[in-house]
Parts: sequence; C-alpha cells; structure tokens
Amino acid sequence: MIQTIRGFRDILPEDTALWQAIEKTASKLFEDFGFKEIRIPVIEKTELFARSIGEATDIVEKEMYTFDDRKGDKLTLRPEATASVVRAYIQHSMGASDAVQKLYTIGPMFRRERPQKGRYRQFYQINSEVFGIESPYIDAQLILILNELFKRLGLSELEAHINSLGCKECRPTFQKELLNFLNGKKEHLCENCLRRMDKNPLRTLDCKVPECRAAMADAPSTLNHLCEKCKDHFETVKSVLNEQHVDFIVDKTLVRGLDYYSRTTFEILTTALGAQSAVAGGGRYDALIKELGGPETYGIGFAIGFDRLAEIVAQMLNDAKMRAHNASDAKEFQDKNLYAAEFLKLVSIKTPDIFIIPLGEKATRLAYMWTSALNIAGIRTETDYSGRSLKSLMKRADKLNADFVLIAGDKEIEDNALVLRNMRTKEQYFITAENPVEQLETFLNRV
RNA sequence: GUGGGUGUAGCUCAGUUGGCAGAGCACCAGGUUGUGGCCCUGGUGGUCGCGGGUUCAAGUCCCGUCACUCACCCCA
Repeated sequence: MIQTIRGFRDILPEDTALWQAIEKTASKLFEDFGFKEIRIPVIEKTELFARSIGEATDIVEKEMYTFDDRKGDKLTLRPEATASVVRAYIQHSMGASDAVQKLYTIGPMFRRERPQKGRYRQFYQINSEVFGIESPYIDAQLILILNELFKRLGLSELEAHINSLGCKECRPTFQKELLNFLNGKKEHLCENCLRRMDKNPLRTLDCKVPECRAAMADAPSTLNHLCEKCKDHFETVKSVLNEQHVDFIVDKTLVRGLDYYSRTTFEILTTALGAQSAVAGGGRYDALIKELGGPETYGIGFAIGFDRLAEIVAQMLNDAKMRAHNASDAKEFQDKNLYAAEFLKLVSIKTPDIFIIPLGEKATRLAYMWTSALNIAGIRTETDYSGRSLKSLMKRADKLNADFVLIAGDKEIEDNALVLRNMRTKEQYFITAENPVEQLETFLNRV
C-alpha cells in the first residue's frame, strides 16, 4: 500500500468541518480589523528564505525542503510565510499605493523535522503581516487579535508571552554585554549554547538545559538594555494591552528562532499539546524589508499554527461534549463561551434533510431525478441506487440521520401517492409525484 | 540527527511455556415477504508492518528494516 510520506497527513472529512470553521472565524476576524487576504506561492528561490530567516538558524541549516529545478535554480518549499509576503510587498511595490498594508494568508508550510505531537512536516499556518506602521499600537493590536480569535474559538487557558529584543541601536551593546557574561560561564554551558555564542548569542537565553538555565539565571536581560525609543515602545505595548484587559506575561527568555525579529516578540503558549507549546508566535521585523531589497519599511506579523489550533479546539469540544451530560456544567460552559456557541454552529455536521428510498427500476430513476432537483434547490437529499430492501435503506437513512424519508416504490408511483415519513416523530404523509421541491419545502419548514 | 514505546480484521484491542488467528464495535444478511434506532441469529473481512534466521512447528524466540508515536532539539 502506498502511504503518505513521513510527517505528512490527510485531513479527513470528519475534521474538515472544524478546519473550515476555524478558517472562517479567522478570516472574518481579520476582515473586521481591515486585513486583506494575499495568496502566495508555496515554492520560492532558496535565497529568499536563507537571507530572511538567517543562514545560521535551524530552519535554514537543516529543515528546508530544497531542490534544484531543471535549470539548476535552487528552490525551496516555504518553511514559513513572512519571507514570501515581504517579497510580494516589494515585488509589487505595494507600499507605493498605500504605505500601510495589513495582510493575512492561510496555507501549508514545510519543514523537515522529526514528526511529533503537534508537529508535522507539512503544517498549516494562518499568517498576518502589517507593513508601514511604526507605532506600538499595532504591536498591541496584533496580540489583541490573537486574543480575540482564541476567545471566539472558545479557548481559554492560553498564555501570551511578550518580550522586546531591542533594535539595531541597542542590540549590539547588549550582545556585547551578553557575550562577556557568557564567556565567564563557559564551563557551565551546554554544547549547543557554546555554538550559539558565535552565531546568535541571543538564542542562549532560551536554552532549556537545566544547567544552562541555572547559569543563565542572572544573565543580562534585553529589557534592561533597551534604548529610550525601544523602551517607550515596549512600555506602550504593555500599557495598551493592560487597558484592553489582554493578559500577558513578560518573558525575557523569549527570543525566537528566526533572525529577523527586532523589538516586540510574542508567543501564545498552551499546555494541551505536550512538548509543542507554541500555538502562535510573531514579532516586529523593521529591518527585514530593506534587507530583502525593499524600501525601509516597518513590519510586524505573526503566525498561528493551524494544526495545533485545530487540535486544542477539538480537545475543547470533546471536553464540552463530555460535560454536556451534566446539565449545570453544560450551562456554565455556554455562559463562559458565548462566542464558542456561535462557533459550534459552524462546526455542526450537515445531515440530509431527505432520504429517498426507491423500490423498483422506475422508482430508482425517479428518485435520481427528484434528488437532483432537490439538491439544486438547496435541499440536502440523498438516495440509493443499489436496489436494496426497504428495511436496509431505512437503516441507511437512519444512519445518515436524515430528517425525512420518502418512500417511492413503483407501487406508490403508480398510485401517485408517495409516502413521506418524519423520522423523528414517525408521522407519515402522502405526497404526489409532481413538484417535489415545492411539496417538500413546505414539509421541511414544519420541522 | 539522538533516545523510549508501539505495530494482529475498517476501528479499539486480547492472544498463555512456540502448537488450527480471536473478541467487541463497524459492515452485510436474516428474524419482520415493504418501515429505522433496541434485541436475537448468522455472515463478510487477516501477507499477524516488511525481510531474513532458529525450529517438526513462529503472531509468539533472534537479527535486520520500515512505519507510527512520545520525548530531546527546534518551532507553528
């Protein structure tokens, strides 16, 4: 049997309703905030990612799907979206028509890592990027949007972590001080951190090895070395979030694995996915657009891990289902999740309005004709062409959870009296063999 | 890339010191000759992940390999 390749997977029909609901919820939210959708290719020149994400990062060093095309160009399946969106912004001089661009995009990314819970080689992200705004209000707004999205999906118990990495003015002095500190602690640091010292010393700050953590406990923090402008910027972000009642934790170890970030960085963490705790992450990248050959332009954005988000929403829905057996718990859940109730409607599974049971050859042809007419009229209708018995088709109608069954045997057609059965109430009616749409619409309205 | 766990029916899983490959659910049919859910009866369905080895005999023991999974690392 040919199977999916490692780390790749199918999203099956039983899950796509949830995926669509999340997608709808997110794009509605973005549109409400004035964001426009952009769609970008999944393959780009390798150089784009190497230059933006950073040559020394794990992503570029060992996780990219890179190959030569027939003319020898080096191409890469995108490991993230920001680089492509920035490329598009530059390529189409989007800043020329409007300095401010608020964009979002949804699609698959590819990284060749060892698969794990919440981590796939093809995974989906919802990305948002804002160009041309220097103000910290936009930093706060992006975090607010994330917060709002999770609220609308009925999720609680997520933690927003934020930090500031400083800018090209204050970061060099900080790095110098950090390196001094690290040199004094060399014997306590793990191999990885020793390597990181040269390549990207900031990364030593978020090492998870216990000995490193201990050694780094009193390491200098970027927050104490911000220049006046960066400091003001960060203070405004925090105070705005406070005023909007968006909870957050200032986390000086939050540095992130991509090189292009400056000033504000943030991550949304969950405990629901084992080791893969980041559901969303992002930050400011004011130098990136120029770095990639564009005009000097402010930039900030985030990525939401769609697979992870879908997983924790699914977990939440399961919990809710379990608790629904207990009436008071269910009520409490509803009260706490007004938005979630709205969201639940989006996920509900569509079952047939009508299942037509044909008995006989003439009946099967009529059943097909009726089903088509009803489908075109927007009435969810199913039928069956196998010629099986009434009993087995009744069972099938029941399994599909159809509201009504229409029994159309050759006999009924002959008598011009088809049997319409309400599967909930067991009431039965006769209808004639003409104008199915009209007749059935009136019955459906009574359900 | 490194470590642990797991691979038996569509799904969840039993399978004893090596001795005819099982259960529940699902599916199909019948019980009810044309009326669903519950119940009863029967049936379909297997390369025991794959390849080698030991043995009269391997799902079971040995070696290899692949996949899945969790964790490290990193991130979404």
